[in-house]
Amino acid sequence: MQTSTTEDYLKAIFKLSGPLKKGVSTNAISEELSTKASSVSDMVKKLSDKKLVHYVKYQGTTLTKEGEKIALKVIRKHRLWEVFLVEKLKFGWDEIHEIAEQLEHIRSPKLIDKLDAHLGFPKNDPHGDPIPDKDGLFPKLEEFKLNELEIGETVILIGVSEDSKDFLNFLDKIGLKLGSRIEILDYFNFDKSIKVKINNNSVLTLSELVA
Amino acid sequence: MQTSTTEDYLKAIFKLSGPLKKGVSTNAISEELSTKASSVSDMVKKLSDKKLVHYVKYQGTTLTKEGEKIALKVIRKHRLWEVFLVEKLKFGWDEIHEIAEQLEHIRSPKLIDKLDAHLGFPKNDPHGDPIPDKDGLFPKLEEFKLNELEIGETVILIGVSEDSKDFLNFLDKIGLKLGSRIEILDYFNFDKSIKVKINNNSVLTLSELVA
DNA sequence: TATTTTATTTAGATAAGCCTAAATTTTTTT
DNA sequence: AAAAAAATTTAGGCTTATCTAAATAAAATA
Repeated sequence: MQTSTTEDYLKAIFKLSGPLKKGVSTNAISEELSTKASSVSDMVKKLSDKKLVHYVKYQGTTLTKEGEKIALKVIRKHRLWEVFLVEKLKFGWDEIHEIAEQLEHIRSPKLIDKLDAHLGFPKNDPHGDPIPDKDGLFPKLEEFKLNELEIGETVILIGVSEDSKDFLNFLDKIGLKLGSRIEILDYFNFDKSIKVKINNNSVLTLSELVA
Repeated sequence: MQTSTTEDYLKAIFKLSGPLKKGVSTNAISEELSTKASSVSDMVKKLSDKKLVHYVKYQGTTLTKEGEKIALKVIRKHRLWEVFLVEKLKFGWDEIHEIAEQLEHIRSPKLIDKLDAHLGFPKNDPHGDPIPDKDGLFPKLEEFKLNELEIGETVILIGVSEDSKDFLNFLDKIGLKLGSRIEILDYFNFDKSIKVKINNNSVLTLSELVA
């Protein structure tokens, strides 16, 4: 069980990693959390011991799968509470962050599921940011399934709607990574497969990929 | 600004003090909070430095006005959140305590007032316990105003529905303290004053006193 | 490339709260 | 009142998360 400080660090690192999951600098974290860089150095070392981040001295920090899982849970809680504050308690959208910052650390899986239900399973928070679901997945912009794009369009992969190991391994094998450029070359209607150019290779894929 | 541990201590001391505000033993606190007596000794010393409790070595601990104020705020928050959990999130009344134990430490006066309004200003929590109002006053059993008691009855004063300095000073002057026995001797209908015997003196008072 | 600047890490402290073990005080029992 | 038991406090440590100051590494600049 993590402390709320641990949660704050993981959330900050998640946020700073961006969609391409780049390594995050010590300074960036210290600024995000309003602490000193030396405190961050200490802390990421501890998080690393707990296998919540990958950390190599002088190079950045990234979340492990486990670390990201926790970060997403915290973000889910934060955003659900924000919805609650605005929808139910009639707060202005500008005064909820600080309170949600506290509420996000309340520990009770049952609570958050019931809150989710009470709010009608919202997909976005009052700022419009997507709310990760129970499994840490963001509700994906369905309009952006690859097979709904036009021939000739190019997109950058910033996430996928599946994260089964098999699927991720598959993506890896064909050279598709977060941040890869995908250009739609052609559709084959008979089996709904798509011909795409990845950075500078060519392959066949199917649905369920998202931009 | 107090830590949540401080709030836990103050709440425990409030609870253990009982209606007559008796001094609380170190052991009692350690049991209530599942800590060791030595930790409590340490802590009450610190609380005493912060003027939140009166503490004399080897004698008990009592809350100062300020300490009690904080304790009542925490209790108010705890109970309002309990109402929320049961009424809005449909929790069973037996599973809410642990969660409310966390929620009670959320800091935001505006939040708790809005929650109160959202819940329709409940007077009692799901266990039936009274919810202190914004000013730390318990909703008093109005039936127990002194002028509604029978002649000859005797009650023990465990709280008052007013806590203005003037009023409290007045009570003090006539020798009325928490825990005092009050015997109703007579009513004077013409000005609605009441003749009462306090412990063993006699005076005239008016309404707004509670048992 | 050498030097300066910036980023990061290490070392040594601090404050909160907690613990165990030992000392002390209070209370109870004989 | 003296001895035994119970309650409480003190002493010395530990952990978490923080800080400042100093050291070191990396990046930027001349």
